[in-house]
Amino acid sequence: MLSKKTKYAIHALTYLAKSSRQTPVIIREIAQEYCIPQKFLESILLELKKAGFLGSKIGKGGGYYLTKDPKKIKMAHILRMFNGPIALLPCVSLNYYESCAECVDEKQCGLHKMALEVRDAALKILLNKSLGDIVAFEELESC
Amino acid sequence: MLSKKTKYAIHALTYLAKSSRQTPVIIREIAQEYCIPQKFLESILLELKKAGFLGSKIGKGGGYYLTKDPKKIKMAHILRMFNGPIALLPCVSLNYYESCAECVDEKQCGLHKMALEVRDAALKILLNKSLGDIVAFEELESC
DNA sequence: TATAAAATCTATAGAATTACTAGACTTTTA
DNA sequence: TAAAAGTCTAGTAATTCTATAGATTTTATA
Repeated sequence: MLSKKTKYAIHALTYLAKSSRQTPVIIREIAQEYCIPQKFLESILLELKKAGFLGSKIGKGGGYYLTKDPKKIKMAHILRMFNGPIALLPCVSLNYYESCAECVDEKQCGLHKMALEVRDAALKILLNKSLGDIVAFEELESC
Repeated sequence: MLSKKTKYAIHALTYLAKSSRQTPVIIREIAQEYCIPQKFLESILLELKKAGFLGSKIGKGGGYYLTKDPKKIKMAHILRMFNGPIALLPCVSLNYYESCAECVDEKQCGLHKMALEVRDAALKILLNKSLGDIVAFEELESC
């Protein structure tokens, strides 16, 4: 299951992507919109900034804004950042690989094979789903 | 990611499915095979028994044994028992459904839609994968 | 140039979940 | 009747997740 942190991050990104304003959006506004503890959200937005998804402007009139085209922000990337591996097992994780201590040969492990299939199926969707897709769907449906 | 408990449960089931013995298998033997804390494994096997996957024989010469055909034990079932929901969000979980507090209409939620796609893809695999498949794969490969 | 508004930084506390342990009890077999 | 096995109740330890506190820095503007 996605952690609260992950959901908060996605909500914030969605909000920023939908904001058609030219001025940056302040943390408090996003926090209030989704009932996110403000201090918690601060650290999330900072992480997103350091990862290159957001830019910020300090001081009065400041706030956060997207620096990337929402279509270029893959959901797989966001999930990995905040939720850790997409895979069910470390031994099939592309980004967080670890071998299993008890496993002699991964190629012979039935559980490994199963986890591989699940990972491939999930990844196929998550790599092709962007923040832009999420937003576009919501704006389409609300008509 | 699968919890240790889940992996322990799967290992134990796999071991029992592979055991061609006519006598029950004792906890200690399984625990040693996979370096699982014995007391922890005891509670896991008890859960599996209460869920109808295992039978047990008490007293000297006792132990645990499978009561179902491995082909009839769906991995989706085991994962849900020990690892909780397969879905990424409670609002798309078939067995652990909960609505999101912040969500006005699930049908309009882009994240909901994404989670639904991932769940369907994962479930398609996990419902069609049985303990028997896991074991068969391992016995095939080891030739 | 003082003030207010905003992000940034460091540190820590609290809550929840996961993993594991201890020990007494019951049942069965030889 | 003794040893070997599962069963039951309770609790502890470790880890991860969530949240908070407070000081600092930067910037706009009155």
